[in-house]
Amino acid sequence: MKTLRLNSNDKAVLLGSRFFEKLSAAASDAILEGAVVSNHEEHDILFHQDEPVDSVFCVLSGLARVYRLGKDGREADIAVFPRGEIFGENAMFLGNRATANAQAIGSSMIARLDSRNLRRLAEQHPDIAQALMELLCRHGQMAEDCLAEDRLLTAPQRVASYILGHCPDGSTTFSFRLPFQKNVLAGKLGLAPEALSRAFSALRRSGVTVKGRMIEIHDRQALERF
Amino acid sequence: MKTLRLNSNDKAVLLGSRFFEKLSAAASDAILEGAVVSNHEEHDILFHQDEPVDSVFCVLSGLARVYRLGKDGREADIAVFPRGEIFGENAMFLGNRATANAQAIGSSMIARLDSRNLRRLAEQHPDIAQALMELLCRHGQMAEDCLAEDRLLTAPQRVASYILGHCPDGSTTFSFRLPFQKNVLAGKLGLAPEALSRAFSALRRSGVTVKGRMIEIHDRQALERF
DNA sequence: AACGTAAATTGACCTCGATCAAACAATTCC
DNA sequence: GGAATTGTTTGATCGAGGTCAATTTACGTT
Repeated sequence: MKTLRLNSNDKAVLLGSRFFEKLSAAASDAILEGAVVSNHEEHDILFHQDEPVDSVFCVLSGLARVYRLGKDGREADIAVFPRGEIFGENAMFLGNRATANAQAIGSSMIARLDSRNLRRLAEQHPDIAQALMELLCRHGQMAEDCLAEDRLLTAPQRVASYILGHCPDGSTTFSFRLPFQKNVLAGKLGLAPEALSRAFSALRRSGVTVKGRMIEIHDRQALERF
Repeated sequence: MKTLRLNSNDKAVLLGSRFFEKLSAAASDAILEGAVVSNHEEHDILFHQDEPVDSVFCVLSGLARVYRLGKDGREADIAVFPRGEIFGENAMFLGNRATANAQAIGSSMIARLDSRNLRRLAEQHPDIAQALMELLCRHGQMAEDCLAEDRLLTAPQRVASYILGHCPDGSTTFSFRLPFQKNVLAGKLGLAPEALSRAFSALRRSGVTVKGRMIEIHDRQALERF
């Protein structure tokens, strides 16, 4: 598969991401030194669990899914990353071995940053180390949030929580478009697609309208109470 | 509640922990500057979700449990930390607000390290930053492991996995003592105590003997297959 | 050792969500 | 535009695990 250097558009996506926002231009440039971009089709594997990985990844367009495989071949999503999100940084601290699989969802552009370079830079520049710590912390939090939701909430409650996460605080009524297919959302929430579908229809009774990928909320409080 | 300075024994536990193992004595001393110790009884709250926290914690003896509360008052364990483990470091990177609750399990001694001090030191000393990154990464991994197990394994399989995690690689037969009560293990595995009990009795058919807190494995492969 | 309390087990029941199958909707591709 | 493919919904069934209640076991205390 072909890899290219970053063009200016790719660079703009990276620099606009959460990870780079507090870093100086010089620091960012140093991190992006030697970065490459590749195009992927649906289901292309980015890395395999337990195999060596010497990059940190960033979604430039499309989506990436990080998941684990069970003995029986079933898959469990750990996280889904949209454009601008960095992932795969864990391997950097664990002997450059991936602890999960990652694949592209839909056709996606993925940047690879050299993890050895990044580590070296983190040693020299406290602000880069700081940015890395914040990244690790956010990702840890994401996993903890998922774990807590899985253990505390029913399927409709998890869906309600997901919707509320996209709804600005003030508004009672609100609508947005799902950033991916429903089967992806189902995986992210730890549900079978059928269960997600049923959860949506349970929420219909609480003022949630679903038409294709469009979600409308008519009564925020009702959702919060759910 | 009374807090004391570290005595030499406390210090030995801290320095023997994973976090400090690669750090120089000077670095460790700097981190422990101003650290205090407190004694806690069963169920003492160490910190509350969403409240300010300006320490990083370390278990000197006993156990600490980190958990989230559901709207209905139900609790979901995020992690259980034994002696020598550091926790509560997430708040350091999230505006000094706890993202979960923590309490002592049984009577425990807990050290508090000043997180502002630790942050400042991490800026100055790359090896301390490195140790922090590894800590964050391990904790993130723990949460991801839990999430994947919850989603991929049944109760007996999770228990089998827990047991195998305590069994050295070579041996077919093996025994060990649970480091805490079964209801704690149940919580850690995301199970009701009854479900843990039934899981143990299901494993009995695969060569696992349970007597009080003692666990005996007679056939490692059978467990792995489960 | 015996008591009292807390923990663990067992049984009965029930709910939630997985799975399978089929109908239906929405795409992509000629 | 229509066929073919893929995604989504719905229905029916089933099993895992939660909950409640009743015992039984283990443990700390005197």
